[in-house]
Amino acid sequence: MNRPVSASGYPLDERLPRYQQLHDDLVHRIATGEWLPGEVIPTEAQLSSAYEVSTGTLRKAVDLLVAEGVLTRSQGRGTFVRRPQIDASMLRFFRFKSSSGDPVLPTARVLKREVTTPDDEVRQALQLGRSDKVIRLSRLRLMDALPVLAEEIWLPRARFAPLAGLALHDFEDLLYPQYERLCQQVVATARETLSVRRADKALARQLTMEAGQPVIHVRRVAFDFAGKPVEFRSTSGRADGFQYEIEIR
Amino acid sequence: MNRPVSASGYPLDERLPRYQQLHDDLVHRIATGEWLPGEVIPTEAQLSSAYEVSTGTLRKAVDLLVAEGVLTRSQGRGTFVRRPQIDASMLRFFRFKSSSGDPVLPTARVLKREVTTPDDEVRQALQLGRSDKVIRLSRLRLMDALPVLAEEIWLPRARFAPLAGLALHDFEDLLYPQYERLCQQVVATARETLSVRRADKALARQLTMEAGQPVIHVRRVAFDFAGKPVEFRSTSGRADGFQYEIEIR
DNA sequence: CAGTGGTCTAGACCACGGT
DNA sequence: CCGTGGTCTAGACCACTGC
Repeated sequence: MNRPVSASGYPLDERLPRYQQLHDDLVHRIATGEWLPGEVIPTEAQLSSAYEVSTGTLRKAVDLLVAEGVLTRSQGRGTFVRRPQIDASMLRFFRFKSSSGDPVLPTARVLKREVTTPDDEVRQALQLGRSDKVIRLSRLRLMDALPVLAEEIWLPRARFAPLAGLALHDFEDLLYPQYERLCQQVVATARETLSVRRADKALARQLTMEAGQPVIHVRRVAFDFAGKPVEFRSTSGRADGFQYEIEIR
Repeated sequence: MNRPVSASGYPLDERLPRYQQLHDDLVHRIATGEWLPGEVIPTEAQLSSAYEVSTGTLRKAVDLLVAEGVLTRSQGRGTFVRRPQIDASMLRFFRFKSSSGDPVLPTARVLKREVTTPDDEVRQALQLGRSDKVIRLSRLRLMDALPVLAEEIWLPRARFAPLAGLALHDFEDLLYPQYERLCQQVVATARETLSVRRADKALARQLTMEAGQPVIHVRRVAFDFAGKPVEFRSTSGRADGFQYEIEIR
């Protein structure tokens, strides 16, 4: 048999395995917002009959998406679009402990916002044209009222217009849920590059440290489900708070 | 049906799914050296009939092992025990470029070797008793004859006795293949913790840098297929050569 | 209780590698 | 050419969730 495997009209490569075509079609349906993060998708029985494949083949496609972190399964309840938790990912690099000792999310304060033309690095990372504008945020993240991270954030104005008029004190501790609510922009994945830099005077003042001391710098490009870049972010934190654990094979 | 699923006499938890029992039994057979790294394991047909499960169930167990990096499959050839390449993993953290520009493995030189009693941190990491001795190596890794990494390595003497008598210039650039050849010790996985430190005088001299400047420190505990710790390693490199990229979801 | 995902079967045919 | 893993089917029964 050789039937098309698209429920969304999205063009698929017929030479690919069926489970791969299913995977791609499901990604497309998530990327276009047919199922939003947190929602259940149709049952395995419904999907396999709609796509005219066996349950085993459908399972393989869903297995792939679960492995990629796009879906989660819950026996007896259903399969859900996962809501990524990338915003809090700095916790992976820095051990923030509150005065009580247990790990807590730092609070955030937006210090500055402007609409400008980005430099080459940001423009390329966000795949913008020469004339496209960005919203730039300067943001400080604090633990027990002490500054621990300094962030610069660039957002394409075309996608994030509602943020250009938002009062600075209405920006929340976690921005990504706010992106989703106010701008319908969902961050699905991100690529981060770590390096060690030295604090210049301005950064040292922000982080209440000496200029010239080492800081960990994280350069992040965040992407939506369709793989399009959504946000460029530059974060710096004191190197003495840095600790990262990794398992390798 | 309810048949036992062990081809190795290894005790298995019958309440677990069959594919999980298969997975555990296969891990055990690899851990005991029944199939060595690089070797091909029996075909799917042979294994599924030996274990009295369907090919689908066996495939799921093998899929797990492939995802864990223990096995690799090659269509038309067979399924192989993967030879882990952990020794070269520092390439993930430091961008070593030779004078020609392309990335190259640094060379290595063992500066010192002694048999001693380890401190608490090493003893706990290697799960040794109070009276157990270790072989300690001090090692420098060089790129174009320039030192880039300084390493301290601790090995349980009981497992690595042949290295206690090896001439220092006979230690090779990559130690793990040598562990396997001379001591029958295979490193399968490792856990690494990164942090930023300051170079003390001795380290600064080794790495030809100024004391007090930042270095990236990597603490590694390496494990065999059975999950037993095999090696403790402490590596330091100049922070300005550090760059690490990570994809998050 | 009904409905969900989780596990498992006993095959089939295909694509690739090496002879 | 044969043997390998790769894909796929059309079911079955189980374990868990929530009404």
